[in-house]
Amino acid sequence: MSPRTSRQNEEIREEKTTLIMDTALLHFANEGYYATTINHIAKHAGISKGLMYNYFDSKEELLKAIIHKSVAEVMNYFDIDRDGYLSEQEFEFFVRKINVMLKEKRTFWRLFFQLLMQNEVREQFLKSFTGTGSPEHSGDIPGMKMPASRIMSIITDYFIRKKAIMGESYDPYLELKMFLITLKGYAITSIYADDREDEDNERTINRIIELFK
Amino acid sequence: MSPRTSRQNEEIREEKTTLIMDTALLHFANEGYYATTINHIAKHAGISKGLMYNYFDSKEELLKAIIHKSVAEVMNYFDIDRDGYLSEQEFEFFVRKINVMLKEKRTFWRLFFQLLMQNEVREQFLKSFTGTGSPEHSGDIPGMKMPASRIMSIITDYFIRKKAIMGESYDPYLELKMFLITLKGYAITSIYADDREDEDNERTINRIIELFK
Amino acid sequence: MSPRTSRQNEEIREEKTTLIMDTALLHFANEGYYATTINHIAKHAGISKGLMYNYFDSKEELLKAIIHKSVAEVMNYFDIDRDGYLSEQEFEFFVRKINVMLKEKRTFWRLFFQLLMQNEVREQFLKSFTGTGSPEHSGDIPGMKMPASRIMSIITDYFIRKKAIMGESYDPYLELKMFLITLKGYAITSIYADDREDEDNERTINRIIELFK
Amino acid sequence: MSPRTSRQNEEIREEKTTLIMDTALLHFANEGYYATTINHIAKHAGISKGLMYNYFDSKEELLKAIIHKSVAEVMNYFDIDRDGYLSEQEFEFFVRKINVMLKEKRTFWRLFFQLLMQNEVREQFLKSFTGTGSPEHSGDIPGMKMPASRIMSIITDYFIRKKAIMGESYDPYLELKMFLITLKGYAITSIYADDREDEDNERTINRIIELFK
DNA sequence: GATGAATGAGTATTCATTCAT
DNA sequence: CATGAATGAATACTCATTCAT
Repeated sequence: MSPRTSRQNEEIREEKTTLIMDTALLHFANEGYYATTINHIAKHAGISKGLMYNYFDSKEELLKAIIHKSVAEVMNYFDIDRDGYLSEQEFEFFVRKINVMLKEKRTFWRLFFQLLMQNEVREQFLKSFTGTGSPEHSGDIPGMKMPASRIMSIITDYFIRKKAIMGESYDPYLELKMFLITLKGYAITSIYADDREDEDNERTINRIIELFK
Repeated sequence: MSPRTSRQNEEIREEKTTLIMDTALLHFANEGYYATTINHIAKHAGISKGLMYNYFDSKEELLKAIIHKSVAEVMNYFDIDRDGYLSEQEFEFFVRKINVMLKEKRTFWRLFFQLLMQNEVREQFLKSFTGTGSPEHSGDIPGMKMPASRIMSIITDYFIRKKAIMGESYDPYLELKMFLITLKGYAITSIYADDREDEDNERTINRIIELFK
Repeated sequence: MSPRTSRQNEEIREEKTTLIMDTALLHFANEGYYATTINHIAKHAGISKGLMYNYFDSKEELLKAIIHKSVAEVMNYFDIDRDGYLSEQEFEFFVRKINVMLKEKRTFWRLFFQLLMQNEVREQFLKSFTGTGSPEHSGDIPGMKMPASRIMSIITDYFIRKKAIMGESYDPYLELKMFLITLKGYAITSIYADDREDEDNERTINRIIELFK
Repeated sequence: MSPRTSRQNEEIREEKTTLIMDTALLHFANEGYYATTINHIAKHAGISKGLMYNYFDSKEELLKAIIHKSVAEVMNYFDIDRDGYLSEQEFEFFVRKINVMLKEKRTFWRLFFQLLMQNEVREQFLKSFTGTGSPEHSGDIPGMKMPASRIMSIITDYFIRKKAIMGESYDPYLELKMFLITLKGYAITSIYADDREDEDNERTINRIIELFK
């Protein structure tokens, strides 16, 4: 009889927001952002079109919210130790983490690469990921443990330190680039692969670690 | 003012077809297939909307034609010797060819990866590339010197042969996979990179050859 | 915590009804009826959307209620003596009353003229004001001291009587029309003017009285 | 067989533009801007919705175009002699011109007053009329013989000059204000009046001239 | 072959209104 | 009495496609 408590409403909002974002992410990722209509999302989420607009101002805002949230989640996979020093063991751990993250956030990564392939969104997107944008739209995402730029810096240090061990002929920046290229290649391969190739991926990851550790 | 001969008409058709496809490719690649309107293409090509429909049945057919043609062109980069045997020297040559091809067909590759990131087009696309589709839409593209599947088979042979040299511990299929991953990673890195990074790319290519030759 | 008495409920209803109507009037008048959303009103009134529908059946009913109430209030400014005879002094008083009323009910008058400018509402509106409509939507507004038609009739008489003084050349109906035109013009000028022009308005009113008394 | 000449296309565009603007003006004026849907306009103009968007970027742009054009047309009624001096005879002529203009552009004036009654559009509108806006959106409308501000200035001069004749007690600014008020009142009265009241209007205009000449 | 005016199905978005709590 | 989540009909707008010239 009495109206819902604001606590209850908060829960409903939370739940619906998640539902809408998850449904949208799934379809954006698989059918493409443009090819996915609001109608489609609403139908699959089991809600009305109007409700979506109660939670998100526009289709684009919905996309941004999804990216924002996913980026934050993805970043939280990397909780490398705070001293900024990456040991060999931690490096291996880091690469394995990426593999786990690619599998678990596979849908998001499909969307990510899809958007990355369109100039329009490309730049703005990279900013929000690496945190080099304007203060307003900074990459400082609430709840994100570590910005991408910080991670990059730690990895770079790792390769530079390796030079001491590997000798003069070792080019840390080239190796870093090779490492990143390999990771990208692995990423777009694995996020579109069948699940049964899992075992295969395991061996690939081992080889990557072997090559760059 | 005699009417055009059919010869002249043929030339006009050829010329206009190319103009439209080139313009469309440019904008599809940079702004995205969905974001590019027929109007936009026509305006930039300096022709009327109607004319486009004289040459292509629909926007999708235009896309298909572009892909078809580009795939054929890309394939013609690889004129590996006909005996199907790939020597070490030829392997190196092959990798360098890929680099050249990525640079020269950069626009197409942007479009290629863009489409690849959308499930909708993904499968159909891969078929036309590898030639495992239906007879109608087969990968047999007129004028294509060598289908992708043939190339893949030759490369696979190359890695298998290497096992004899490298010993038991060498896993040719894993190495093949690593090679493909690295190429993909290199591809999406280089097609979006600034032109001035060219020198950098050269060294990366050298390192790739070093790793997999 | 005993339940509210019906007396208390009545007070709440009264209070909320007024709050909603006042808020709505303000925004209808300033931003326009169509441009003002129920959400907007509710937010500014500090209540929920649902509550509005507890008191008014629809947005249109809310508008009607506002008009009804405002018309009644406006009419009560005119408590010209009951004998229906308007002396010169009373005429002057009447015009000054109008000026006061325009200032005090400025918001309503903005809404009034806004609606008047749209045919859709025009006719129905005029009826409710002058009381020439159907019995249901008659101009008989409860609590209204004097219908507009009665006022008009008294004013008309005033001008007709002036003919005796002014001579044959005096056309009472023309003068009446001029008087009404001037009032209208003054009204739409003053309700949109800055407050600081008050003094200016005073002199204008004096001149109007001078012209038509 | 051959495509339309650009001359022919120009004619078609001109014709359709006019058709759309006229139809829209009619419905905007009578049913109100918000209450008039694009669908409604298209249906009454006998064209498709899409075509409207070929000529106007949006509903609002259509409105602006209508206002722009109408303001220019209205201003061209006033071609007071170029020396900026208004004789008594010219003053009379000017007032009669206004009457003609109100009758002939009645539909526009209904729209004009409708928009004027909404704060939102009010200010921007006044600017475009009086030419006191920013340089970009100035009131300088191509083809307009005389800006409103110029007319106002000439009228003001007229009243100031009258002081010499009428003596010290004559307040030119008050009289100017009274004149403007009367015109406004006459305008909103006549543009909503039945056509048969024409004769009546004639006498009203005569009286206005008599009062202010 | 070439043009661009015209169409209409489809899409994002708004907002009054309902209703479970 | 009071709330605000939820609905869906209506609306502005887009864009591939057609077709008369």
